[in-house]
Amino acid sequence: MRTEKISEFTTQRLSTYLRCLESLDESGVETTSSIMLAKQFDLNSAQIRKDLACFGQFGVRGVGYVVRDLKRHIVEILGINVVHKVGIIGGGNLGMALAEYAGFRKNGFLVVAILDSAAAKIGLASRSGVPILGMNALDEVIRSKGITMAIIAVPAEAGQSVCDLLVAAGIRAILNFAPVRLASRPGTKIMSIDLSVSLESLSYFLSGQHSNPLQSGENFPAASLASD
Amino acid sequence: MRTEKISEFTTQRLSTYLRCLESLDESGVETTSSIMLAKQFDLNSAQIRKDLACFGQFGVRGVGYVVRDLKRHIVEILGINVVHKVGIIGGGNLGMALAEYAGFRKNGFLVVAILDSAAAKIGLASRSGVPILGMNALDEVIRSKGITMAIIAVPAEAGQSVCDLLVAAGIRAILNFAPVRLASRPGTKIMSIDLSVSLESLSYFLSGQHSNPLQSGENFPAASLASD
DNA sequence: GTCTGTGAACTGATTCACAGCG
DNA sequence: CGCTGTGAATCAGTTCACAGAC
Repeated sequence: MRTEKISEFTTQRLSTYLRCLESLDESGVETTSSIMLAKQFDLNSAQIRKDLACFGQFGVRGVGYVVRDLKRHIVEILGINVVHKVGIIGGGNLGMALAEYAGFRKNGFLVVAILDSAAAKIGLASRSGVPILGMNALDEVIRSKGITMAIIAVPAEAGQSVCDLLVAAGIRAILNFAPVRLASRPGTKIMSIDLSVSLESLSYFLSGQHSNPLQSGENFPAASLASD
Repeated sequence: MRTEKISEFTTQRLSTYLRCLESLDESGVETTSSIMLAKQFDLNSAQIRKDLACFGQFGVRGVGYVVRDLKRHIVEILGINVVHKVGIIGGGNLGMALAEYAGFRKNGFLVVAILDSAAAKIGLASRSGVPILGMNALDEVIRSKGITMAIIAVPAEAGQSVCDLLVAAGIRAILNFAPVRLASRPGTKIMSIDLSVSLESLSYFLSGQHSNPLQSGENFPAASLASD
């Protein structure tokens, strides 16, 4: 087991392995192997063994991994054995859609509040009943609701100031959809997903200027990065 | 100018440089430098020069880059000097929110249709008037509307089959929000954004198991990856 | 035999450092 | 001078290949 720094590539892959293990478990499969998992994601099997080796020795030589055990280990590594309370900042189209995103609930993330600065929205709620609260109550809401993670879904101009408020309120994990590069304090982790950047990058590959005219397959992880 | 294969890291950075150049241009700034841009994103200035050098020599030694010229060059490199027609597959919360996302329109991406398999939704439209059409009309809609890029916003189970349909209909650039690993034909580019993977990865850094207890700053690009 | 765990080799991305031009 | 463009050096992430456990 290595205590070295773990890369974001590794944590993202762990999350995808977990999803696969869950589906195997549901199908009643009891053991699997790095080779079998690798085939699913077309990844090298050594990659998977290395990723897991960062956290311990979970396998049995000559056999592979016990699905249920490995699943439990990854859940613990990722810290999703506890429910995380999530606050969404910005009650626009994107923020409201994310509040309703079913995938979160399934995976132990619970959206408990939407915060918005528009007086007209305050007091309303999302379809499933997540309340829209005022930005001025930010500190109080984070404390009283036990929010530990935030999703920023505000326009670019507001991104940095919202981020600063969140950090000041003690939030240490932020998923940012605002199309700005956010600067943050040490001790806070920010991941950014920039929809325009993604589309523009796709556009490049469409424009066919790149030497290799044929692109395909799918590589790996998902979503951005932020650390230090 | 190198014709070598360009990495997705580079294309995503180009997109962020572009955004910065646009704001510089609006502020009336006429020239900039790799050092100045690097400061904005805390990146190494050589990184920026290397990224640009892949496509030509756009700078002036001793001076830097002419904002307006560089902007124009990057727009052309990314192929966003033409408007891309985008189809969104899946008229759920996320699909509808993306159809309204203002950031796309600003950057030359035009959402022209939402496709859904639920009969009840067909014939409706998004708030801004993007029509919801039936999945069975997929081929026809893609052809008649001139759609070249698709965004998949369907549940995991439907992801792969939707992807196959899109590829068969001639779509070569896909932004995938379905939480599955999509396999695709050569010649098609898929980028995946997996919200649960992002949150779970954040959760890991929150759980504080990693050796370096203090994380901060923000690294770089945005969103996932898929190629070959 | 099979499959894990892991050092060694490799590949690719980032950073350094400097020659060369305005 | 200052800043670009770029080879050379470094660093990080991936793959290879094999010893060791079952």
